[in-house]
Amino acid sequence: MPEDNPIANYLKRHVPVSDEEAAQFSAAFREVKIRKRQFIVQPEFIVKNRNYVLKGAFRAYVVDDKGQDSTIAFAIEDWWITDYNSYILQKPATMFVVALEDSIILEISHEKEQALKKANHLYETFFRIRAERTAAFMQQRIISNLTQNAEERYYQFIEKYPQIVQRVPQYALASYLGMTTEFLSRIRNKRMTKNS
Amino acid sequence: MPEDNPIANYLKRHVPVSDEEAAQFSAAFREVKIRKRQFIVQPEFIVKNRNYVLKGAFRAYVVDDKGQDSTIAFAIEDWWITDYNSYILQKPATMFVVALEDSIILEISHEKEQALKKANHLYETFFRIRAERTAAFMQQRIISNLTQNAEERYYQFIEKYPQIVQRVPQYALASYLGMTTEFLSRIRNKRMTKNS
DNA sequence: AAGTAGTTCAGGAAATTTGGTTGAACTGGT
DNA sequence: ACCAGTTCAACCAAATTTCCTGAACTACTT
Repeated sequence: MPEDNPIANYLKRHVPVSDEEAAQFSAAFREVKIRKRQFIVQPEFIVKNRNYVLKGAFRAYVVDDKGQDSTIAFAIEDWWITDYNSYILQKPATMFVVALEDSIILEISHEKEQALKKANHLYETFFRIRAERTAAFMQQRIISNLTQNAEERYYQFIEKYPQIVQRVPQYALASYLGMTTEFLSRIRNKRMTKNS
Repeated sequence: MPEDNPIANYLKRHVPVSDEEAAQFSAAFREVKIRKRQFIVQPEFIVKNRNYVLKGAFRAYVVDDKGQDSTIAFAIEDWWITDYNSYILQKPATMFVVALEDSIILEISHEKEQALKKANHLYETFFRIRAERTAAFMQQRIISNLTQNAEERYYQFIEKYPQIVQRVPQYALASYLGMTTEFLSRIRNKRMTKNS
């Protein structure tokens, strides 16, 4: 029977755990409400948590020397988000992670995660699977950035993640896809600049 | 002669320091521009700085379990603001501090503050005075909350801080004074609910 | 030299959010 | 039954954000 414990369910979808193991796992998480525009990760601070999005939407981005920001990741319901570089290596973050809507996350601290992994090999397996998926996902993105042009990247994105397109502002999507908002606007409206 | 170094001046107004001491003190501060709606303190993050407002306006507030927010403090030019509980004890903040306008602050880090206090007894005295004033101020506020009704608190506030009333949104003032925005709106418009 | 893919800048329209007001019904204490 | 104050919902104006568009520009190909 599918319980209404999202984290336990998530775990069960990936590793063969008992109900008790799933319950123990989910007990390590804390539910936190995050208001729109609130940051859950900021540069300079060491990231304490890995976050599962229960409700809402987030954007992870970096800001370069001249104020230009690049979106690193989005996350909506049932996705995970944090600055993994900071979280995993426990060093200061370089990214911002901000709520795009009023949201609810389930967060697990780095210490608790370590404890879980030590306690039960299946949890270790789970996090390994997560990491592998994340890596695979990122590799796909790198490839797409190298091989596709702006318009192709956009159409691939709306096909793969239609739910996200509807929920994030266009400037965020543009900066995720590596183009200007103006150019994205033009792609959408199919009317490319031309000298009449 | 009054210099145009606001922090050095501030210090001199409170402890008998030489020009060199004042200069050394002010050198520990860093000027930072903050945009309207930007947070300088967020829950969970350990507060690194004590902030002197050079220009602009800030609001410190907490949000309780059921989304209700209470304003803890305001700060405008020549005031200080931070989450002192987090700053002093170096533990995670529970408050937000947000810019109500585009602003400029002078921030000093916790480490630099420690170094200053160690280096010169007068700096220690200065921070002691600051803390005492803050405590006295808070006590007044507690008393006023216990003994006055909403309307009295409002009129006392506009008398004591007319500059602030003009610059902060009404919902922020209401939540500072411990009443709903609707009720404050009614006090202002003198037209209390009445059954005709 | 001309086309392609994309950027920058600026103005403006459209959509959303914010801040404030008001009426009406309600609560808890006296 | 009254007082001080809250809650809820609707509403409005103003401010802000988001998006769109034109025009001029850059850098690479061909």
